[in-house]
Amino acid sequence: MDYISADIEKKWQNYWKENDSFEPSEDFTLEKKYILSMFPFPSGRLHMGHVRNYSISDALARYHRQQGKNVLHPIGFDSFGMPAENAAIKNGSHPKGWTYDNIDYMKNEFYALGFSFSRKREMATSDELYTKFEQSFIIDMYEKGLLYREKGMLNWCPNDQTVLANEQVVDGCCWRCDTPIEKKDMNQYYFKITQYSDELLDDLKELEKGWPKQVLTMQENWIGKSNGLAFDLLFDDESKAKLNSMFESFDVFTTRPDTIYGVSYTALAPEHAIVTYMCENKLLDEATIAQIIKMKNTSSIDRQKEKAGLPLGLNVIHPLTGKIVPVWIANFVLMDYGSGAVMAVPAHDDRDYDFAKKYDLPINAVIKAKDAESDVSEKAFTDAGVLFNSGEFDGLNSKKSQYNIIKMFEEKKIGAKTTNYKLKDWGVSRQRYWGAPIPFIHCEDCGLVMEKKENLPIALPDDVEINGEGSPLENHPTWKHCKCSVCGKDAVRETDTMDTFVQSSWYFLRFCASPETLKNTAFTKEEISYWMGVDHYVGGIEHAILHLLYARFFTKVFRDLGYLDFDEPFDKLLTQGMVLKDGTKMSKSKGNTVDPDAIIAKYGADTARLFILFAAPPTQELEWNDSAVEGSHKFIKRFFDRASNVKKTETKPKIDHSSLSKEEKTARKKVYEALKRSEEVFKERYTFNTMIAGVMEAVNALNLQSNADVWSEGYWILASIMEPVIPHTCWDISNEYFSLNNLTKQEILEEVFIEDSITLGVAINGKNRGEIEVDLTATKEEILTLAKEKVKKYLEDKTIIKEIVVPKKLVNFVVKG
RNA sequence: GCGGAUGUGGUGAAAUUGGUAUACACGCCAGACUUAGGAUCUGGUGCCGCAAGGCGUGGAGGUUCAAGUCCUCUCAUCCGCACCA
Repeated sequence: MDYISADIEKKWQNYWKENDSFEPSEDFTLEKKYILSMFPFPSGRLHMGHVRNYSISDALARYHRQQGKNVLHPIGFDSFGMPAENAAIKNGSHPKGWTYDNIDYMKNEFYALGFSFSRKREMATSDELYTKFEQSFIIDMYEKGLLYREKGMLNWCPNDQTVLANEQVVDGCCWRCDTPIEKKDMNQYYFKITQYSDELLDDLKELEKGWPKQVLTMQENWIGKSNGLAFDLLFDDESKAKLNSMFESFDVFTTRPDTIYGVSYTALAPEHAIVTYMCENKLLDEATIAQIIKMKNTSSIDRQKEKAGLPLGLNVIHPLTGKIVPVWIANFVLMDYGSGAVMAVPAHDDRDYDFAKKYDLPINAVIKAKDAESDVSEKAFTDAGVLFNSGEFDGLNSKKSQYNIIKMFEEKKIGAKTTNYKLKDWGVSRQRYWGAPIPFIHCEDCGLVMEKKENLPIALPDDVEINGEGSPLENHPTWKHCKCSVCGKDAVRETDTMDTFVQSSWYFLRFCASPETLKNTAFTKEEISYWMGVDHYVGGIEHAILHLLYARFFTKVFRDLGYLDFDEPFDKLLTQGMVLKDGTKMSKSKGNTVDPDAIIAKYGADTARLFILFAAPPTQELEWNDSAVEGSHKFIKRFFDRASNVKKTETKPKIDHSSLSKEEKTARKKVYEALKRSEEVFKERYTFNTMIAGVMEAVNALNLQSNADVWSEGYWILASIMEPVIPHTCWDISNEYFSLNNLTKQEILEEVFIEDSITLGVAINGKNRGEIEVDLTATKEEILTLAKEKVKKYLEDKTIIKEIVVPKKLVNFVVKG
C-alpha cells in the first residue's frame, strides 16, 4: 500500500474527533499531566513557530497519554489586542468578526496538524464569559488594594494611541510598532505588583529545577533588587532661604555607603520636585529653566548619549564631614528609581566620574585596592577595597565599612538600610476598544466606584467606529452612560480597557474548568488543585519577562484571594528556539517564511512534525532546510512501507532470544535501545532528535534481518515510540497490524542487552589502535594477551609501563621508547 | 558595562558519569534498476597523504594512563538587561 499522507491524516483526524480521543477524564483519582503550550494570538494563520511550539507539547501530551496518565492538553486564543483594531482601520472589518474568523481558520490548521487538544475546552479570551470572570477578579483585586488609579507620567505610543506598561517599552520604543514613546501625564490603573517583589524574586528558587537558568536570571534582573543606605541631605541656611523654606532636605539612596566620604556633589533628576518648584517659581534664570525643560523633553535614548547638567546654586551639608556640597541637576539621574536624587562620588562611580570631568568638579578618592596606591586620574576605581580619608572608618574594607556606616546612620537616626527595586507597578489601562473593559464607574458624588458583580460582564458594544483616533469607547454615543452602582445617579463608565497581558495571566487556570464548569464559573478550586501546576509549559523565550512574570504575580494574588493554594503556576518551562531560514528569523517583512499549510499539502502533517523535532533539540534554533524536510518525508514512507514485513498480532510477540541469529539479536537490541532512549527523552532531556535517530537506527537494523516475529515486535514498539511525533502514520500502522493495542506503555526487556561477547577498543598511550572481541567471561589476563597480539606491531621496540583494562570499554597500554 | 548561553565534518547535529570523536540525517560521489530520474535500492564519504602514517571538537596552556567532557587563560558569535545610584 502506498503512503498517501492526505488520506491517512484525514482518516485519523476524523477518527479522533468522532471518538473524543483526547478529552481528559474528570476522575481526579487518576495521575494527571497538564501539558500546555503558550496560546496564540489569532493573527490569521499559523507560522512555523506555532508548529514547532505545538509539535513539542503534542509529543509530550501523547507520550503521557500512552503512559496511562490523565492528560490535559488544551488550546485557546489570546484574542484581544491591537492587531484586530489595526485590521479594522485598514480594511474596515470589525475586530470581533476579524478575530473569530481567524480563530476558525487557525483551529482548522491546528487539527490538520493532528494536535491532540481537548476540543471541549477551547476558548478565546474575548469571549464574554471570560471577560465576565476577569472583571470579577479585577473587582476583588481592587477591594484588596491591589489595583489603584493614579495620575502619572506614562509611556504613550503616539502610533497606537495608547499607554504602555514599562515592560512594553523596548529601547524607548513601543514593543509592538517600534514608534518612539512619549511621556504623557494621565490617569492610569495599576496592579500593585511591587507588593510581591520579594516573593516574585525569592520564589525563583523554587523554579530552579524546572526553568531555564536564563529565564530565571532575566526575571531576577528585571525585579532588580538592591540593598543600600537611604539618607537625607540637609540644605544649608542660605539654600533654604532661596527655596522659600519650602524644602529642608532631599532623600538619596546609595548601594555604596563605603564611598560616602568621597561625595563631592549631589544631583537631582530634572523631574525632581525641587527642580519643578524652582522652575515654576522662577527661582532660576530663564535660560536655565529653558535648558531644564529641554532636558526633560529629550527622549530616553538621546538622554543616554552624553552626560549633561546644570548647577542649581544650592548647597547641602555632608552628613558626616559637615562640609558644603553643591547640588546639581543631571540628565542621568532617573526620577523613577529611588528618590530621583543621588549623592555623587566621582572617584568611585563611572557616571559620576564622567560628569565631574565634564564640569570640573572635585574627585576625592576614598577607596583603594588592598596592596596598591590610589589612582583615579584616568578613571574611577569602582571595585571594593580599603577605605582612606574616611575618618574613623580608615583602614576598613568596603564590606565591613558598609555595615558600620549604615549602623551609624541608623543610630544617629539620619538614615536607614533600604531596599530598592527596578520593578514598577504594572500599568494596565489601555485607551483602546478591543480589550476587556475595566469595570468601574465615575460618579460625580461617589467618585470612582466598582460595577456590581451581578451586572457583569460589562461587554463591549458592537456598533463602534474605529478610525484610529481617540478611544472608540470614549467616542461611542451611549455606551459609557450608566447609573452609579452606589447612589444610582447618572454616571459614566470607565472607557479604558485592560492590557491583554491580563487575560494571559490566568488562562491556564480557566483551562482546568470542565466543560460543565466552564458555563457557570471561571473554574473550581477542586479542579485547579487537581490539574495545577502545569507540568510542562512550552513557549517562546520572548515571554521570559512579561507574560511569565505577570502570570506568576496573578497566581500569588489568586492565592491570597483564596482561589487556590499554591505559589507558582508552571513547574517546568521549556523555551523553544526560533525557526530560522537562511540564518535569520522567519518573518513576513524579510519574505523568508514557509507556510505550514503548503508543507502539509505537499508532504503531510507528520512530515512537518518529524522534521521540526528531528532537525534540532527544541531549545535550540532551528534552521529550515527543504531537502531535510524531504528526507523526513522519505523516512516516513520507508517506515510505512517496511511495515509490510510485520505479521498481524493482537499482542506483542514473545521471542526466544537465544535462538536468534546475530542480525536478529542486533535488531532487537536496537529496538529496545530506542525505547530506553525514548523514556529518557520524555522524562528528562526532551532531545527528540536523539530519540528519532535511535528509531532510525532500529529500522535500519530490522531491515538487515527477516524474522517476522522480530519485525512485529520491533514495529509494535517503534510505532508506539514514534506516535507522539508522527501520530497519523503510527495510528494507521497500529490499526492495520496491532488493532491499536500497542499504543501504550512499553516494557523494556533486559535480556536483549545481554551479549555473549563484547568489543573492546585497544589503545596505546590513549590513541586508538584497534579493537578486539572478547568473551564476556574473559579474564583480565586473557584480554591483555589478546590485545597485545592485536596491536603487536605498535609494541615492537617499546616497553609497556602500564596496562589499563576498563571493563566493557577498552584496554590502554602506556608505552615508552 | 552586567548577566546568560554557544563554538564539533561541506550542512543540521550525536557522544547521559572523563573511556574507540563525528551516531542519525542532509548533501556529495559511485553503482544497480529504469525510456527517463529531482523515484527506489546498494555501497562510499573528517582532513592531509600513493602509502606507511600523521593531524583533528574556536585558540593557548594544565590535570590524567585517557579530555569534546575537568581546571586556568584567551578569542569569536548570539541573546537578555542597561546612566538602576
